[in-house]
Amino acid sequence: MPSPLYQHIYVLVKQIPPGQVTSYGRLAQKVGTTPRVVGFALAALPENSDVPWQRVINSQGRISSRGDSARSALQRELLEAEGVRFDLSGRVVLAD
DNA sequence: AGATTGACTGCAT
DNA sequence: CATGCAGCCAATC
Repeated sequence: MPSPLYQHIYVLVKQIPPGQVTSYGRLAQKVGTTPRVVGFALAALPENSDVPWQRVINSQGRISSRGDSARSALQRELLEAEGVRFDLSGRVVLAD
């Protein structure tokens, strides 16, 4: 059982509606922590979790996976499948 | 208990 | 656009 903070982060991520994305910084502000902690929390997530981690990207609208190309590729596919648009630079179009 | 690291961010160079 | 640095909080060793 992860700490309440992690649970908090996961809950908020689950709240993100399909086709919408948010940034680590925004989540961090919501749960009252820093972007690094959010990233760490998502990194600790199992693949078969019920948390849509793919909807969380960095402030640049860029997919981050710390070098894990498999993760980033999967993330992009999942997002495109949800209707998330990417510009020519491969950046996600943040609606808000 | 101290040092290191990490899916970040913002500003400076 | 690429690098570097500081600030930030929690997990791990």
